[in-house]
Amino acid sequence: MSFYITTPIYYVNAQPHLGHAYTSIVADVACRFKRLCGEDVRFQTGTDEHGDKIVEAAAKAGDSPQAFTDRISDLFRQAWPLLDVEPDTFIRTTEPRHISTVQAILQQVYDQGDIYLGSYSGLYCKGCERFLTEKELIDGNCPDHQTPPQMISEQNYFFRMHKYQEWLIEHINNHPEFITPERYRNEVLAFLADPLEDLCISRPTSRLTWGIPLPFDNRFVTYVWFDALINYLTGIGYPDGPDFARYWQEATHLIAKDILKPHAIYWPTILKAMGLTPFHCLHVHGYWNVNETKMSKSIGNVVRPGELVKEYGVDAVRYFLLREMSFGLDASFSTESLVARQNSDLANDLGNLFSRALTMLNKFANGRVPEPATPEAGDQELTAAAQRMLADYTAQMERFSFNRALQAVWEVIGLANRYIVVNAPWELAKNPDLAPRLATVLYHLAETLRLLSLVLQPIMPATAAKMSAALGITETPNLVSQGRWGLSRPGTLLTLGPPLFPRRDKEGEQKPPATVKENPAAARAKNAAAPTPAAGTVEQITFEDFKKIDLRVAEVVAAERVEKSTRLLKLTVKAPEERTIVAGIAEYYQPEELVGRQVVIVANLKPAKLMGIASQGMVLAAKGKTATGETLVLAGVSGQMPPGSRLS
RNA sequence: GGCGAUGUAGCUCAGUCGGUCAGAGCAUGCGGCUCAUAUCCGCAGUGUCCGGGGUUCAAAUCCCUGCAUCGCCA
Repeated sequence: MSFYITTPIYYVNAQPHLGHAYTSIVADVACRFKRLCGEDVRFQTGTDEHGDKIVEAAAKAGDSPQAFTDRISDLFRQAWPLLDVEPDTFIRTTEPRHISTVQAILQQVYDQGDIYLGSYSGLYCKGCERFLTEKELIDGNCPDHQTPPQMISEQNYFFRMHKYQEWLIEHINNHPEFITPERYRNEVLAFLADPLEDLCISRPTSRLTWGIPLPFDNRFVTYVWFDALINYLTGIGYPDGPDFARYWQEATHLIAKDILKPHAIYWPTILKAMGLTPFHCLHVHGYWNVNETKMSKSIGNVVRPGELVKEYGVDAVRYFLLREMSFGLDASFSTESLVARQNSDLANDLGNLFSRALTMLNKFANGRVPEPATPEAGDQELTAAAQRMLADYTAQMERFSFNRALQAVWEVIGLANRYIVVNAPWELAKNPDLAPRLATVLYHLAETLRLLSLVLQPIMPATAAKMSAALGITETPNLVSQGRWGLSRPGTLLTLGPPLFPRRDKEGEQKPPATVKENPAAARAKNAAAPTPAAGTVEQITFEDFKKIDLRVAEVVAAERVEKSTRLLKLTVKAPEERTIVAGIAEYYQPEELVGRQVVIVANLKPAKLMGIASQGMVLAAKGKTATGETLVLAGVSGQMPPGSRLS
């Protein structure tokens, strides 16, 4: 069997973050799992590099688009080894092999009449160089340029997506595995219940040049999806490379839910138009919320995978991400829960099981796998549980239910820890008559560890390698040939190593002071002596608490009144990225006097909607009574600072 | 506005066909062990299963309705 798994190609207008890392790790885990099962696997990732956003970002960075994309693409390429993610191919949409394939496909679909020249009319803002929707307008003006957009009509090429709608509905209905989890399949079917519009696939070169020229009309370049999606074909040598025939049938696409529509609707219809069989299946996962909030550049809570790995170790991060998210649903990331998982699941349960078992094999069996005698009921229970785990694990891994697969593994870890307590090898060791019994118990532990190292290999390759090395295993891991009870060879030499996972202090928890403990009475007396807070002040917080608040200097670039509100102003500030903040200061400040002014904002405040406007942070101001009455003054810093400077 | 999902212990969540379904892990408390990374094992709790109504001998589960959160669409 062959298996071909892809991540989306990541858009290079931003650096790799946790979301990218999760998708790539899942793909890597699936890939390693299939390899462990002996399958012929291909794993592809890459970068998507065309489009006006890239041109803009490059200009901002003072680079040419090519130099810029080279640089950012490299950041992605270099991010994966840190996570032990090992793709077979890394494709870029600016590569010649991709460009020529896209053009050949465009020509083919055009020749057969499924691409036509049509016109699109809409509200176009010259300043933004893009079409705006009615919803974006404010008082009929472009929100960024305060000028009315023009109704213009633009010619473009369209793909006859509508033609394949009925076929697609049928295909989804007939192939339950085509889109999973089911909720996303239902979402797609719901969307397809209404007629599809044809897909606009071009942009005139007057507006965009950083793209692949249409082979049949050089006044246009192709736009986004007809370029990006095709990477899944070009990476495996479409149309006539041997790998294409070998892998395409088994193509598994992995995406986050934000790009469901292009993958579940555009892509299969494009493939159908090309005369290819659709990919095999599409797995859709949810988002990681960070500290209960959506991860977003503007909030500044973007998690960098590299930093995470440096701090916690690659295997702990991989384990956490797979264990904590129910595939398909959103999940919460926090370093607190990562540390909790590392301590309880990895250090206490797995790591400690491994240490104690190996130490005992070392002490009581001369550091070799012992020869077991006839197993007793308790031994057989452990054996049966391990076998059940193998079956359960395999089934759940196949379904991308990684959290459940790991739960199945951890049940055996728990059982093995109980098995040790019940059988108390240290007691058996005291009585030479019980040597055969001791050998049997230790053999069962060695064998359980061997199977654990096998099933953990896809998720934590480094840890699994440490485990199997300690167990004296030299073969390449293979679930089919080695995933059975009883293959540990008596006499195999074992090597005791350092603990698999360190325990970590809880985040933000102060270590107890090294001083002599105060007696409780003294402590009470001391508390009583502490100055009581004056009326009107608030509870004291620790420095750790304070550090959670991201205070920054922000420069107001635009300000306007919020309609129907006497107190609210909508501010656009630079901090250093632009964000919108709604502030209740309209009674004290005119919008005009704010522009250009520097204020202090809370940059990591959970976003809130005020009068329908999403506010990403809050502006700080002092409010109080003066001789002239209630007044309010904005907080600032006492000199000009670069927008985004942190206050601490 | 339309459609859909979710709501269960302090936290994260499981709960299939209506009938040992009041559950797991974490956190907390108590006890035990000493092979082990202050680890492990045992015991102990705490619940308006979001609110309200209905169907049924029986509802966390099915139906209606309200609320909250989220998603998709417009």
